[in-house]
Amino acid sequence: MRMKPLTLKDVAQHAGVSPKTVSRVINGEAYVRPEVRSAVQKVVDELGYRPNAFARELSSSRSFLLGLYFDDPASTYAADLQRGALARCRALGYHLVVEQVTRDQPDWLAQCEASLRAMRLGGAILTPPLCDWPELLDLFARMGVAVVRISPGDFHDRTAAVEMDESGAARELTEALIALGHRDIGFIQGNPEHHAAARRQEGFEAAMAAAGLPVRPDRTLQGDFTFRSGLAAGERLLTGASRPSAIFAANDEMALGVLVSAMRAGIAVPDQLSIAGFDDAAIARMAWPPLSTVHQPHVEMAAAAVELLTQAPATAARGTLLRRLPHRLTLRDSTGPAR
Amino acid sequence: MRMKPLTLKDVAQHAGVSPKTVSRVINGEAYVRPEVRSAVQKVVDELGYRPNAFARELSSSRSFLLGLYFDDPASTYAADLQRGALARCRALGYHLVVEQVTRDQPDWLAQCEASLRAMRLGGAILTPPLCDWPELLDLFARMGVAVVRISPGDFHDRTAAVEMDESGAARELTEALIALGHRDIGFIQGNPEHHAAARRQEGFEAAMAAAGLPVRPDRTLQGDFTFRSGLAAGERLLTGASRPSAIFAANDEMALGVLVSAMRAGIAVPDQLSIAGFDDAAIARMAWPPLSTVHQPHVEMAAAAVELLTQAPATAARGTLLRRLPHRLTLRDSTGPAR
DNA sequence: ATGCGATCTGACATCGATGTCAAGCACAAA
DNA sequence: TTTGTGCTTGACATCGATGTCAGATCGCAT
Repeated sequence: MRMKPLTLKDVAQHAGVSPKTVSRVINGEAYVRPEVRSAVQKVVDELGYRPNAFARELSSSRSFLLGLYFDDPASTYAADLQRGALARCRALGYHLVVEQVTRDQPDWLAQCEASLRAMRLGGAILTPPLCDWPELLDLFARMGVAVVRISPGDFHDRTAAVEMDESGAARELTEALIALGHRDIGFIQGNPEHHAAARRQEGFEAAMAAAGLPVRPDRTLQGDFTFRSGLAAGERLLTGASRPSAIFAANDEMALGVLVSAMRAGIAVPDQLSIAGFDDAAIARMAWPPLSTVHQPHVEMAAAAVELLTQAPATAARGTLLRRLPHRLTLRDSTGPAR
Repeated sequence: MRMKPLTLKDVAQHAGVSPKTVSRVINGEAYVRPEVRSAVQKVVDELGYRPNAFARELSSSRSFLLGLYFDDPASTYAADLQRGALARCRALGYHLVVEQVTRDQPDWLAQCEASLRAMRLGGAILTPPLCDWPELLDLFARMGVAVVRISPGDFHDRTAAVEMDESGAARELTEALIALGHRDIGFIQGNPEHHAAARRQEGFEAAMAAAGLPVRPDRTLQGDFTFRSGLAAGERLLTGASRPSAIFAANDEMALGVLVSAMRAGIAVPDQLSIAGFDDAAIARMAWPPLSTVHQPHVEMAAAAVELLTQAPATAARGTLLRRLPHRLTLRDSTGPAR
């Protein structure tokens, strides 16, 4: 027994006013007599009426749907971002549509455009690395969809953004390692497609330079933010004639790879080798020893993005907003004094 | 410069036919002359026209939006399910709306209902544990929204479902441990809210019984699928006067907890202790040693769920469909011969 | 008493698609 | 020639809301 949907008209009849007046009450518009307003509101509450979002979108061309765009929804930070966005959406009465965009097909942009045209969004949250694809930014601009980007690299004037101090955080973490007595520190770079990778490396190198320590090219290896790449880099760093006393990987997954490679090589962590990551993903606490890292406020960042989209979409579209959220150094047991 | 949206009418004018005829072509309806059909199709392709999904939904009350309902979107299996659903939706031209439902507020059901009323879904995928909440199933039935459940426990006649052989898989894994010579095997139970937890325990106990091995109550500990609970259970199992030679945790996160507790206690894995999990989450490969587990086809299960919803929604609503997908025993290095 | 602006209210058109239905047409059977 | 049948097409109403606009009501200054 399906319920037949409740419409504005039904409410209007119960309240003895016109549908338009009910619409005014629903949307909190001016020019409704207080008595009428509260009477209508009462009927709305009693009947549990909820306006049909599709009809609303059609007639007013505003939308209650936000898009969350990912390159890879299985990445460790994706889950946290989604959680934050979801919670905020729920609270604000919005809904979250998740979209995955990859550039592995030649017509990826056309597909995106088709999807956007079929379903107008009230706003979109773009995560790395696709927040830095200029064609995608152009597309959203063309379609008139407000965008907030998470940790973007370039084009800061084009859209609103939420970020943290990647380079400062990497610097702090490096300083903490140096304070523990480490002078020979390896660094594993992140996926160069992610703008954050370069920022973190800058922070690392700044701290090293400030301490008068050399950044040795043979101690800097290219990774791509995956566990596998961390494992490979760890093996190379740890099997040479000499090895660093600490390794800073640009994210937690790679740090875990280093950790496993150390285990395999019989190198004790942190006694013989300190390992640090970045992100404070859930897995950082599930390792042994638990990973020292930088806590990145992913949940809060996504929540802030939703707020920017829902509360100041016009401003967001103009791209004048930048929100920077605080990080937190989180030292656990994978780092210790230099041997 | 925003693009003005392209409508049916525009296409109709270009093609020199009525909007209705274009609609027929778009929807592949009968009774259009082949020449007209291909001519219209050509205009559609040239202009890159995509029908507005909201208008479509409004007039035809069918919907291109599928809901993916989670209790906790940060759980390890959530990401895999979402990935599978997302890929399939993309291929079929549907969109995925993610919703989180928890029972921690008294009006959770009313909130769900409001949200469903505002946005009619073309179907919903319910994941554990909320796939077994009868009030929620009632709600979807009342709203006339087709549902496919992932690994449900009860009410198999109420909706379509996708599952795997939880108990058989647990049995196989246990048999593998027994074949390695283990006779004293600890078991860590999953969150009792998840139906799968009990199935896995059944499989474990069946294998033990078939091998004539006792299931000792002091070797069976309650967990809740979290890393922390696995850690606590591991500590209790490993610090007693005697300890099992193998531990089977009902999911990977708990198995990782056991692994860490073994590391802390200086117990070598797998030489002195074998550890097995369940799910084959991404983290199973990021541990050291990598975790023996059961590969659960989450991606395929979610894809199957989308197919059921989009291709046979009526059947799905009647609840006659059950799709069972194959699992795969995945033995890695955390298990070895009994000492 | 009259005029005027500010405050209310509802009739009606509109958003972009699909459902319904009747009309037009071709062709076969009567 | 007439009738019937099936194919093809478009006019029009409809889905459920909001935008527009004109009309009604009220208080207040003239």
